[in-house]
Amino acid sequence: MAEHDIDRPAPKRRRSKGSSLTLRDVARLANVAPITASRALNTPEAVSEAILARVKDAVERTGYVPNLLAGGLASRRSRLVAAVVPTITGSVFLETVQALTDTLAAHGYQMMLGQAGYAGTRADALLEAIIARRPDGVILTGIMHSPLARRRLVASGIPVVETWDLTPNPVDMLVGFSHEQLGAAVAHFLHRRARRHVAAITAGDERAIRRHGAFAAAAASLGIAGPGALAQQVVPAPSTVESGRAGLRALLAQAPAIDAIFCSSDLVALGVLIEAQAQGIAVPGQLAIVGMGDLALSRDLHPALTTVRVDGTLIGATAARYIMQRAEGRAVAQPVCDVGFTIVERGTT
Amino acid sequence: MAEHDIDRPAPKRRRSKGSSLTLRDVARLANVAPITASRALNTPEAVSEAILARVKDAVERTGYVPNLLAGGLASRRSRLVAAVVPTITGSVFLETVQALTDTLAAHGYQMMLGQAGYAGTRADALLEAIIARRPDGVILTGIMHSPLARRRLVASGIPVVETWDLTPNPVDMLVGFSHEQLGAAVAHFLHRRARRHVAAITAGDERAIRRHGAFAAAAASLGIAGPGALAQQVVPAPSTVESGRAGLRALLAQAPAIDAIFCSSDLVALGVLIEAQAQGIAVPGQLAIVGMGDLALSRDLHPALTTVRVDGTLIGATAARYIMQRAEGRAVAQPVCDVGFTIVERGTT
DNA sequence: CTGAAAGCGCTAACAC
DNA sequence: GTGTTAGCGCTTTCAG
Repeated sequence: MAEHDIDRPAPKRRRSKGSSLTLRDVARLANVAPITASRALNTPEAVSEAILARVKDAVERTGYVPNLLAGGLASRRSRLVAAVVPTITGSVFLETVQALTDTLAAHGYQMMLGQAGYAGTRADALLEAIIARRPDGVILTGIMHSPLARRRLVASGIPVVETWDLTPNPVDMLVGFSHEQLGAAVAHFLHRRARRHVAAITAGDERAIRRHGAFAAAAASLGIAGPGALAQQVVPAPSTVESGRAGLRALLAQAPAIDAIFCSSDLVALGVLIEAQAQGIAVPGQLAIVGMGDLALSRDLHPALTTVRVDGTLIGATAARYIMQRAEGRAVAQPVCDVGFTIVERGTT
Repeated sequence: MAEHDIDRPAPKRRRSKGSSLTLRDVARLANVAPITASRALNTPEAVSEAILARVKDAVERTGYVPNLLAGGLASRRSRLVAAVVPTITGSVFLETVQALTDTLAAHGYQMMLGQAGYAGTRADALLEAIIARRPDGVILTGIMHSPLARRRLVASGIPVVETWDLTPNPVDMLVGFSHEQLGAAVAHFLHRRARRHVAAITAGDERAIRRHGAFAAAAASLGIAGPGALAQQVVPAPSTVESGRAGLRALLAQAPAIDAIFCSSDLVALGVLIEAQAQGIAVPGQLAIVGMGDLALSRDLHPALTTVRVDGTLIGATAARYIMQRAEGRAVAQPVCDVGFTIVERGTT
């Protein structure tokens, strides 16, 4: 019972109870070293035809599926990307999340989804849980700007893309558009359409508020904000159809002369449309409605909804590309992308 | 330059370039062995007060975030759960995904999301990508039933929950409801409401078709399916408002006498409602509409939509609980859960 | 082009 | 309660 054997003792595989199929088994079957099997799977061009065939055959026969957790630990590349949204239901970010998932999946990455909530209380815990998985990138949509979260994220060194906004001092990369420009553009649009008493219904989230601040300012300078301040209703986030209905009722009580409403989401706009129809208010005759987000259903309403379209798919695909580029060690030349927006004019204006 | 040192050479940390903060660093700072630091973090009750405090302090001071990839490899528990949906946009499963994410997050698990597509071509590749991450569980919603996928899943030994259905031979666990019962219930409901010429608009996905098969059979046996076969339109999945509008037009051309339509989703039902309003057809006077899914907006329509509600949140939370129970080694006593459904009667009937 | 050795950062198993 | 040791399954590094 020597305390120190001179020759290193043969490694005994102690914990192999589930004894899952490993690269070793495949390598043994193919009569190569494990590392060669690894190369055959990851960089097939670096391996001879014959060996490639043998390894592939062994994989086929055993039904081997590599363990990417182990691979990630060794290579420091998890091929996991985290996306954070405020909430997933009824969110304008769905298109972005879809594009993200698809683009990433097409390149062998997998998406983790996290919900930060609109209150922001869960954000820090969520971010810690995310960083603990060592993702190759984090994509932030909507809020998520606790200072602690920012610091942690920077400290972790993980590539970050912030989306759906153009903040002056991003954590890292940026794919979005200017909410201020958007708000002002809508005011000018309504002015050109000869609306003279505009109003707004705004969800109580930070970006919507900035959007509508710019809208109010532009409307005032165009002289279409009504006699006093702009008539405005703030409804809680996330926005709903009911907020729109209630919002219109409140607005009408407050300023009966209004002839146009800018809503912070298409759902709210749908609520306004429904309430207007229920009250016998002609749209667009007496009241113009502009939404935001261009949901799939907006073009199918009657009348079809005028809205501001943001290309969420482009945002998602671009963000995914940025992350993958970074993960593969290539620098991103222009890590800020303004995708802009379009006012899609339809029947409600 | 001895070729074999008798004493094992001191491990030289060769690859430490990024030199991330590890448990070792924390342990060193707290003056304990790494395993003790590990215990302080994972099973604080198994460690003395004094040590717990020292470790916590060290974590605090360094900003240490554990590497769960490494932890998962060692413990064979990734704390990752995969959810698969056909597509994320416009999906009735959003509520389920939300509940899943939240329930899992509350217990330290993270959700990976995958989109299989309605065509089913991406399902196999997606499933391989998922299994490669060794999740503690997989939650399937919607289709995903390629035989290869089933086999792989079973072979992997990963706990599986199939949701939104009650299949006769599940892969593993099951949380759903009977689409057949649902379809029949709607037929009886319309019969009781004195509708005598019912019709249906069905998205071309397998469950909707089964639902509507049962609807048609029950309607026929009640004598409300019209003179010949039930008037029915099949529209492509995923369903949209436009499908509903087009569907109603087609149905009217085909069978002008219909007085009720069962739609395979609320979005389709909204389309029918809009088209009816556009054509001056009174709802519910001339035409009753029943949706499926009870979207948030359905109750806010005018008239509010009668629909079949399925508790997607309950499905998600239950599925999450099943997976976590299994992951923690406890068997699930009743791995089949019928969450049922409710017909929510509102203004369109 | 192929392989041996040495870990990636953590925890299970067994001592004490 | 705390520590020692030996891996989890893979890939990097370095050597042929």
